[in-house]
Amino acid sequence: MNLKELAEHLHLSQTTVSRALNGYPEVSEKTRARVKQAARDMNYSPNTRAKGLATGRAHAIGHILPISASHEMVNPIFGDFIAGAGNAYSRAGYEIVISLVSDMEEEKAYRSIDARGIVDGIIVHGPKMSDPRIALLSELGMPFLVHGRASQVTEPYSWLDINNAGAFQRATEFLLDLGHERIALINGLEFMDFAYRRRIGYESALAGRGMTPDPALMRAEEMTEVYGFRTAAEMLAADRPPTAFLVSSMITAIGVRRAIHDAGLQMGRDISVITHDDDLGYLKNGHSVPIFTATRSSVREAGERAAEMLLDQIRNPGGKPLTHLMEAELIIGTSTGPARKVPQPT
Amino acid sequence: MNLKELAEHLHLSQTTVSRALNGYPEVSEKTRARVKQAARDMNYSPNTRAKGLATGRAHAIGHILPISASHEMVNPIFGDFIAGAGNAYSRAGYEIVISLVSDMEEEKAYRSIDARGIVDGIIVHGPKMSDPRIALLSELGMPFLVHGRASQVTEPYSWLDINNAGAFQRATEFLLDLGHERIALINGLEFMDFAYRRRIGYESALAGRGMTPDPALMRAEEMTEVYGFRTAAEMLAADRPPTAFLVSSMITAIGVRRAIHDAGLQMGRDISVITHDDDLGYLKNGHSVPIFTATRSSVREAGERAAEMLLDQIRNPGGKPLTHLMEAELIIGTSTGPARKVPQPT
DNA sequence: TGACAAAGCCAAAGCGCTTTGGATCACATG
DNA sequence: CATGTGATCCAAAGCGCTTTGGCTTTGTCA
Repeated sequence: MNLKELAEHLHLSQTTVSRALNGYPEVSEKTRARVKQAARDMNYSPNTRAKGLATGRAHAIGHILPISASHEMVNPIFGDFIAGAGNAYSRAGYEIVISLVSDMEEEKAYRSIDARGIVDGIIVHGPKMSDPRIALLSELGMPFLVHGRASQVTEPYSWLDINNAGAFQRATEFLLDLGHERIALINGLEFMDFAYRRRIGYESALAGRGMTPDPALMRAEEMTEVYGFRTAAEMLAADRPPTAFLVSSMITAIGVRRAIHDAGLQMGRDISVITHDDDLGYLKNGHSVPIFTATRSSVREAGERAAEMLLDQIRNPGGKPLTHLMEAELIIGTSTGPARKVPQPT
Repeated sequence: MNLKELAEHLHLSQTTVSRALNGYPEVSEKTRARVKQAARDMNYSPNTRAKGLATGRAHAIGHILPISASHEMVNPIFGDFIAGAGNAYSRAGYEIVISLVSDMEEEKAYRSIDARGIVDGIIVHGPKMSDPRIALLSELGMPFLVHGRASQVTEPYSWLDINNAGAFQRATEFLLDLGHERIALINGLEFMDFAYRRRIGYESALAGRGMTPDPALMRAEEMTEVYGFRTAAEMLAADRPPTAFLVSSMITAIGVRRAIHDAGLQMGRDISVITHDDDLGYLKNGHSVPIFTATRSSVREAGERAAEMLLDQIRNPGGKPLTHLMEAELIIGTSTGPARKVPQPT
């Protein structure tokens, strides 16, 4: 069933049927009603490709997932982000197109996506501190929005981020207030912008108390469970073990918890842990009482907001870049407590 | 840069340029080389919508994620599945289109996707035991492949599944061989086909030893961490606690482990745990030695295979439905051991 | 030399939609 | 009565590609 057939069936021209369905005023309300009813009855949906060709818009948004040859891991928060974004898109009648792009051929891939015209805009995931995609997309004139930021990029661009530095600074200060003096930072890879900012937050909290960070207590790797376990186990077995861990993801924190248990210690009493919590659907931080004290921010909500901002930009081209900073809340769980006295070498 | 411009620049017709680029034989190899070089130099990529309109193919595959109003959770394995599938698609030049569809309006959504012609085929995720989508897609004549199966659907259709019943039967037998007599099943929602099959496997292992399943030891819910914790905690506190847990997902198993620790017990010594392990990138089951004894099957590999099978079907329409059953391996970790003697009421 | 096939190229139609630039009609106005 | 004015509707062009059905040119062979 296509437009032509529908028009013939109604004894109307394609023009009129098209206008009736798309809400143009040059059509009497009577015919419009008749056309709409017929379209419903005959299960007519306009062919997206043809519509796109004619209008020049794809009615789709691209989400490009960077895949490294080294670690072919899809970010576990991606599912929740897309679920949030999907809400906004379906309200607006947009589809989601996903591309997995190896970081070796990023430029080629982005140029091709632009040339082929398969999407009207792009959400940039996983920005690095210095991310060339931002300049590239600006040059191409493709609307885009970055989930996160790129600290070293100075030109203006649209982004939605959480206050990573602020959240980790606050979390660190919270631990300091509890008397902790050796606080380990178990971070994500620090060429990733969010991880870099978290370290800055951690360091400036320490600096605020006149303390200098101890490199032995800082790690930055891919945020898996095993990484949390191994790192925490090592640190706990070291000469001057930390009394608290600040961790960049729930999954890694679960590994940290495992190491704490294996060492015969109790989390919250012997050792404190704070983690960042993306509020993932399948990995809630407890039900009534949170397991972990955490800096929490819903990535699902971020997805919905980001999508809306990008759609906004597509609707009013030529507007100023939009930016939005979400605050993370510090929620108190059972994984933190006062520092236990640890013998200090003099 | 479009075909017309490229053709003018080369002083050739659009026809010739198109044929040269698409490998048709009516073009001399000399011109073909010249055309290809120019296309590369000028960064030309054919407009996907126009190409699709002309050929009738979208060069895209749809992945439809069912979203319940009640639990708006995106399956955590989705990311890995799509990463695997993405490999196969990008080799074949296909895009991924994702739709989130509320289960209230499934039929409408699928019909519309078909009518609008945005994809050439569909992967059906999360099949229920009796899933109406299979009949619907067959009726529409849209190529599709189910990730999983639907036990109550009798017409033939294409699927790729793992041997859920076999895996859970084997895991149960392994526990029985270790002397466990009260084995709890912490399953996913059992209207989901995979969960139903896992229960069947569990029950038939018990039946094989002349045992009948105890309803007090069987749960079926959404597979979150908290669910595992709460359920295991309850069961351990009950009159006749289980000596082993058989769990449907790593994340839930992590909750079970937490409950075991909280009860002052040691996993593998006091209580055994076997989980299913989808081998997710961000949630590996240990590094050298697995944490959990597990039925393991890579969902990433499943994604790649599923995509290839669907592409096969699209290439040879009218073929027989393709099916593929992957076996899960039983890998031995540190979470299982001989049953401890538990006082049995007489 | 003429006939014929193969090789190489092209003009134009068509995919299904939107949109421009009228055409037609009824009605009111001076 | 001639003219203007909305209100409706339509024919046809155009979006960028593929593909059908030719048209030239060249080479081969009797």
